[in-house]
Amino acid sequence: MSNPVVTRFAPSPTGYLHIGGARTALFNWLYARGRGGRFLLRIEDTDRERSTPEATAAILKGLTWLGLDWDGEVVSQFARKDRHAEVAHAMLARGTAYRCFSTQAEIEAFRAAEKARGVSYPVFLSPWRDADPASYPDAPYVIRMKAPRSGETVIHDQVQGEVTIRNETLDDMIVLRSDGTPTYMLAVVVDDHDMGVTHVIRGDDHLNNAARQQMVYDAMGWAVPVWAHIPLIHGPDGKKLSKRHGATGLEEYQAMGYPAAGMRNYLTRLGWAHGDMEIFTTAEAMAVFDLSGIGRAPARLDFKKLENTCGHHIAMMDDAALLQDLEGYLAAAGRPALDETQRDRMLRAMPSLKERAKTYPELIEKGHFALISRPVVPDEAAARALDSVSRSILKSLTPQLQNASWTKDALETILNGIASGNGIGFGKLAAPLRAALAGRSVTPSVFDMMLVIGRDETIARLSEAAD
RNA sequence: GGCCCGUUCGUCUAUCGGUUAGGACACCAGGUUUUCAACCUGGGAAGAGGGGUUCGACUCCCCUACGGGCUGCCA
Repeated sequence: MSNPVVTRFAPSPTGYLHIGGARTALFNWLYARGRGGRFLLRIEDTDRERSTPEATAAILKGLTWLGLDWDGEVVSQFARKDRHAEVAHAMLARGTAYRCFSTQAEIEAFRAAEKARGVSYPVFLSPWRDADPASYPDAPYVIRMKAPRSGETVIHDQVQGEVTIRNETLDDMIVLRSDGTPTYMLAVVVDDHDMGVTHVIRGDDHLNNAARQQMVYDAMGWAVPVWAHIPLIHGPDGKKLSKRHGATGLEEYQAMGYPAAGMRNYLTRLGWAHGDMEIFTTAEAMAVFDLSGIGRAPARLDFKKLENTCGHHIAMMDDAALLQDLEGYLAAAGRPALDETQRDRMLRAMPSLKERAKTYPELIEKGHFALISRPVVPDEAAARALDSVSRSILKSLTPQLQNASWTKDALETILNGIASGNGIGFGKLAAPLRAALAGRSVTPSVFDMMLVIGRDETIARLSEAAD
């Protein structure tokens, strides 16, 4: 009964998937999925000069990593060019468009002359708008929309409110080029209409375009979709996001070790809010995501908060799922894969590891003890902890560990006993233990490490360090 | 230049005419501790400026400043 929501993400394949584009896709996906609607994907590849199949592949890969799945086949805008031309001619037939024989040189000359005269916004009015077809020359022509010359076009935008554009400031835009290919303004409307898109959620760099596109809907007698123009994302300095801010491509974030779940959470909160809700699952986001919660000002990227958000998600994730996601990171970052022993130890170490890592590189670093194999090579700080006194204490430890029951409580009792027996605090004993077990001075709890690698490996590492 | 949009702690934001302007990240201090984190407690921190409207403005209107977008036979 109620018309189902259909949203779409329509990137142009001229490069990687931009972080801002990723958020636009996320908003569209959240909105549709949260309402049982459909989320479609269309590649706007009509610019043959700049579009590449590699970029398309990168975009699909990025969306897949972020966990944004789309319904149906990916639509190629270029493949639909005949339909676009068909609509342009339909507009001609309806009298809402006309053939224009003005050349680009003539138009440029007009604009230059107007500017020279002090007209700051030269609107080119084609002399062919109301020309008699009998006067048409045998020459290339474009098809222009016959836009209303007076009055206003009002965009009812779910984010920006009512935006009014005076029609006199808009020219008769070209819908079909002289080579018969469609312009973006035409293609986007035809495709959105044909695909049944009900809600157009996109960057506010398209806000002005919406007025002209609305004219195309009107010219064809089609229903105008719900508009929602969201602000762009800026770099930490408030300037437009660019390469000098570092990571702008989504795949870079994956390679930096941010979990997709954390990225989704962070990106959802960037420019959208629902009261004090900060950390949430995707299901929770879907349940409450709406257009009215989107802010109107551009948001800045904050890596600290991204990290913090990711840290919460790493801690929230199920151990097995976390390990799998971690391995995905390893592959994406071009780091060596885990072998059986490493995987087994990491899985067992996960409960204590995941509480303390914000990113996967951090998780790997904290899990260093679980990934190495003997002989353990101590780093500089760890080597200092292994002085002769410490080594002799470690040596005295092994017999007791041989018969201990391998639980945290039992180990704690034994180690505390050793420490007090040697007249030192537990901290003093922990340092050489860390060095022996992990080769590091900074590690997880010594008990957790011992439990993870097991009795035999523990004793072996301690013995090797003691010699 | 013109048109359009925006402006609450350093950052992301809540507030939808009446609040000690709330939360989160970050920062600072203290606590806990087995190192690092994590965690707990506390702290400093905001309505761009100026006019209106109103009994009362962060909230509504206007101007200015600043930021962004658009201004293509690009998307």
